[in-house]
Amino acid sequence: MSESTTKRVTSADVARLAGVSRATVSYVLNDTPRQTISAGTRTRVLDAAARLGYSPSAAARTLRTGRSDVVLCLLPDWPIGPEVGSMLGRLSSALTRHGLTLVVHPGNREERPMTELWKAITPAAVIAYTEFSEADITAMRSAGVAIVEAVSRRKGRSLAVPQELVGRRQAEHLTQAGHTRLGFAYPDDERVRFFAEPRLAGVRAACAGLRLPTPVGLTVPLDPAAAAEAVRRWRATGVTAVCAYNDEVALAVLAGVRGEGLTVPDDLAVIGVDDIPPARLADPPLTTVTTDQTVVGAHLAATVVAAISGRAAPDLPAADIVRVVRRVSA
Amino acid sequence: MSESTTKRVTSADVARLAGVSRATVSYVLNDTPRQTISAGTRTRVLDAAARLGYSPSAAARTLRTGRSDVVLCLLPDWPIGPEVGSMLGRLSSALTRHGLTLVVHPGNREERPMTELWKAITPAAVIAYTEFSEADITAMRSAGVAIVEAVSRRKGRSLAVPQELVGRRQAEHLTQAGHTRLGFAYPDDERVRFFAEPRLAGVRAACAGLRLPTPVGLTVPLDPAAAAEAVRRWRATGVTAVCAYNDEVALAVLAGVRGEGLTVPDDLAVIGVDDIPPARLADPPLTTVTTDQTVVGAHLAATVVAAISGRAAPDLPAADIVRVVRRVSA
DNA sequence: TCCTCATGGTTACACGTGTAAGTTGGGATT
DNA sequence: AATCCCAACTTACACGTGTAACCATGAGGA
Repeated sequence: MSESTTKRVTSADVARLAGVSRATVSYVLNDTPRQTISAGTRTRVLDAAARLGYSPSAAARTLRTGRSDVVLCLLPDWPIGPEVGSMLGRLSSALTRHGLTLVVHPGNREERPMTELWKAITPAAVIAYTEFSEADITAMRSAGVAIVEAVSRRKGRSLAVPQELVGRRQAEHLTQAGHTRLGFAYPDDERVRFFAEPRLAGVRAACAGLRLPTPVGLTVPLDPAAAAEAVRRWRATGVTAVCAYNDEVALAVLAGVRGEGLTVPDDLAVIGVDDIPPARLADPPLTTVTTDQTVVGAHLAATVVAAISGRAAPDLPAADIVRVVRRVSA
Repeated sequence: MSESTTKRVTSADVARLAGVSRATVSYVLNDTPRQTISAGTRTRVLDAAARLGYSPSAAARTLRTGRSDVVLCLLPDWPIGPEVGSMLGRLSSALTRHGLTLVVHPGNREERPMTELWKAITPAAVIAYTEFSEADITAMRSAGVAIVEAVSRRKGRSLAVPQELVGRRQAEHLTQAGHTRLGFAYPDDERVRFFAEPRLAGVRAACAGLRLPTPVGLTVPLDPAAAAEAVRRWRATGVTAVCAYNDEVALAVLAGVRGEGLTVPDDLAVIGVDDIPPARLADPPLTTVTTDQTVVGAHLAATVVAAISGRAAPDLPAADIVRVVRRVSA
């Protein structure tokens, strides 16, 4: 409607309309414990707030309490797939239900130090998909910011999803199909080591447990020719099945096998991770390992809430949510 | 949780250490115009700030100025691909360079009204990938929040990327290869209508311009059997080439053609959009239309900055950044 | 009658910042 | 010599909220 200066509606406005003091408004709206408010004024306040469309200023609240209700999720600079995307959606819903607001910051290399960001926002918690320096961690902790490390080398901190388990499931599926000499298709991207290493470790562990030879790891670029080269080397070493870091790498392997004039799964079996939409559209349809992002998102939310209130984090029922989608490629 | 209450470093601390008033600190750190500060005290203040590791409280600053340096990007609830992801990264970098902080909020259906969110955060600008109600828009505008609608039906507001152009490019590529009867593969997802409609419109416009028959639109689910059905219907109507909504749908068409025992591009040519990694790994490698996300991100950043300072938005050199990646499928 | 105590509020302060409005002291101008 | 001005600061207030500390009232017990 009219010109610029429509002032923000504050709790003072609500108080005036309800005919009470500002403090009373605050007590009512926050359900402050140990404060007794009569039912009459309570509804009067609630009414006034609704009528005015009042919503408190996050800035003022944060300033006063020293802590905001924002949960900051720091993404790494590697490309995020639809998996992460949908998980973030779930996470956001779950956190909303706890009165928290999820906010995601995409990583970018030329970033000013992270310090700036969290010092500026003062979030209630930080979900880190990237590694912090020890200095940052202690600083944040002493500033009262809860930290949830979604990926971390440090022992004891729980990963959101145990990536070892993913690799293990891949290997199990292949060995149960009779394969004894496995390969691992490593991604051609330094930035995803965090994820790739533990998956490879899982495959190794599974092989070791069955007294099978160590899997043969090769880097597979997302390029048919380069992938074909990798396929040749695997076949030369007697590998009959490969676990790929993810579905994209798996598709590259598929392309490589085609390029060699061979067929999947007869000449080489392939299994991926993620179940991205193209997986079921591939030739042949890609067998892959998927994790239930709904559960992961909910669990991550629970972990965040626990971390904020200082309680212990719940366990993730990891074994139940990582499962093989059986198609044709393996 | 921890008892080591390391208090926050405030500008008062810096002032004390530098031996000046708090106001002086503020003037120095913000380079306030029309304020004269001697070189001596300036460096003293800067020194002190650096030594203490001071970074201002966004909450307090926002409270005081009524405007934060946060740019809020509201994503829709449909799955975001790596395209959007990388674009957001670029956007974040670009905005950082302007002293703004990008923050992304993943959409989720069961969301409380958006109103809550932006009223709470009071961002400098909102980038909307979703449609607002008129009420919301006027409310935000009067609250001084700049609005950038990345997708919008409203005329005159510039889209981040003109999706019509994308469709047009697809059609041009196919017609230049001699095809005269085109199909359009529509996604099986209500939520992406915003993007799909204009692309289809672009294809239509290109055909109309060449006096070719109207393209035959069919919904293609990401499922080989369903896609095969669509392929059958296209062939029955004499279609020899299809523009797919995006690469995933294109891959589905590829699978459908395979399922019919036919070959691409001889029996049916296919062109996608996005150039996702699986595109070049498909069989046959997928021809597709891609847009330079670096440029888009930078332009979106410029648009945001312009909107905040009330200036007119620059034009996007759209024609230069949408180009065909020519592979085998078309 | 006086004290206690719960109920239902209000007053007052702090959080950390930006900035308008003073306040100096010392040259340059008249 | 009085005046004015300007550089270089400082003082003081406002932003909107949460919450500790205070205050009034009336009921109940000694």
